[in-house]
Amino acid sequence: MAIQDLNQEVLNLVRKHYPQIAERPLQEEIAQVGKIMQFRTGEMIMDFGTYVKIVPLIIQGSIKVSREDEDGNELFLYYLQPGETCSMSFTCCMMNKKSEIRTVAEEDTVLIGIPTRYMDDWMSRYPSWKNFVMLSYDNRMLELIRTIDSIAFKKMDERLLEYLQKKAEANQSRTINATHQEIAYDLNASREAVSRLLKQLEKEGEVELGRNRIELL
Amino acid sequence: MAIQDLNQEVLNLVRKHYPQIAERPLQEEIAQVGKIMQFRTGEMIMDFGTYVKIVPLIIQGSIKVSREDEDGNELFLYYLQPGETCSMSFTCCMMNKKSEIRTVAEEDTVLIGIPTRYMDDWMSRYPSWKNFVMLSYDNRMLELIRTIDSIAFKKMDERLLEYLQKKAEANQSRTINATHQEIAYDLNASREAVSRLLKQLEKEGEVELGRNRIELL
DNA sequence: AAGGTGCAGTGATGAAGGTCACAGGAGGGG
DNA sequence: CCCCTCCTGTGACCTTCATCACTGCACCTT
Repeated sequence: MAIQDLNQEVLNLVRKHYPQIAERPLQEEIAQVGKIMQFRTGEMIMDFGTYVKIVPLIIQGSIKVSREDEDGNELFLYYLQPGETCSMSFTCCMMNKKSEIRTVAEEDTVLIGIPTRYMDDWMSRYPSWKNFVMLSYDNRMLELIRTIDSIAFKKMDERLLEYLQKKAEANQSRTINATHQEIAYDLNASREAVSRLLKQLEKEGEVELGRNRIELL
Repeated sequence: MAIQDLNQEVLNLVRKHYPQIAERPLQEEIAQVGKIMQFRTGEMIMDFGTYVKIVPLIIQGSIKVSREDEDGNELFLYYLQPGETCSMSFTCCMMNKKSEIRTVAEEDTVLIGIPTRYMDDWMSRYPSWKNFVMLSYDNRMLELIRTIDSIAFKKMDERLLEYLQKKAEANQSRTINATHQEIAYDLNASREAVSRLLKQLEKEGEVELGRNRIELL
């Protein structure tokens, strides 16, 4: 492939945000086939049942991953951050399966989209890509197990606090902009329960409440 | 490596139970380094916090995978069946991490244990091994998501029925031998709740109850 | 300024399931 | 056969959280 097909911007982004992707030829291949994509806060990137055509390398922002049951009940799973990728994409695309999850931009997000057809080949040819993929799978599994721990073993107040902390981290800000109803959806709880628990947390000095706003202390 | 190092029994087992592991040289490498291991019903194969030294290819029986929190509350996650492997093992060993899960033989179980040091190399050299590993990760992720669905969205009666069905499938028998207390542990529920729900299921004609025994109808 | 809309707070009530207490039956060992 | 232990069944009560109903406030629109 001619050198002018290589996107210098993508190359720089990969080098900066993905130091573990070490092989130069791999970096260059990514720069040749990767496309920079941008999503605004709240924009849906992928929904349940859609086919995945790209694997995302997240550069900036963060992505909320969630799950929904047949009755429309929703449950937040985890955030993807810069330097991470979506493990679900790998096999989704490698086996042409529909997505099991929904991903929505939590903030304005920039990512490099890599067409899925390269995945397989790179896994065999580039050890650092293989490691990256495996590590990513492992992190996601761990995250899912943590989620299971939360739901199975913890009560709503603890889950709520954890949720707020993760959300604050994903947004890199102690201030969370969300309504109680939105939080309730993510935790698969009722709005009233969330309101009451938040008031409780406020009394305990953990948070400060405002309209559409929660300050972590 | 000399041909006499090749364990013919292992070779045959791999060919029979893992047709997707297609490359002959890979089959032979497995036969050279894999060890047949046996576990009795109830025997613990791996506990939380232990280091994993082998990747198991399950040949016969089934393995129960579960999770425990710091207070000793337990939660059943899923069963591993012949033809499957433990995804947790891959990265656990590749990154020398402690196990996050506990595995116990649900029935008398036979598996081929492969020392973890070969994993990485085989991933690059054998496409069918790479596919096997990826597929295995994907299946486990799906299973974890199903578990999350169950805990988050379903009530105890539904979870109990699902659990009984999975357990019957793992044991290849409509009759389940377990006390209500054991089931309660697996579902992170109270023994009394399980007893009452089982009675309910009996009234509805779903099961027949005996001492240490539940018959699925 | 007036009214509308969406968000937050709160009480009442009920269902699911945990906890405690105890009874009764099955089965095994001496 | 008797006793002991383990398993199961059941009633009473409590906590957590969902649901319903309603209030009041903040902010926006006109």
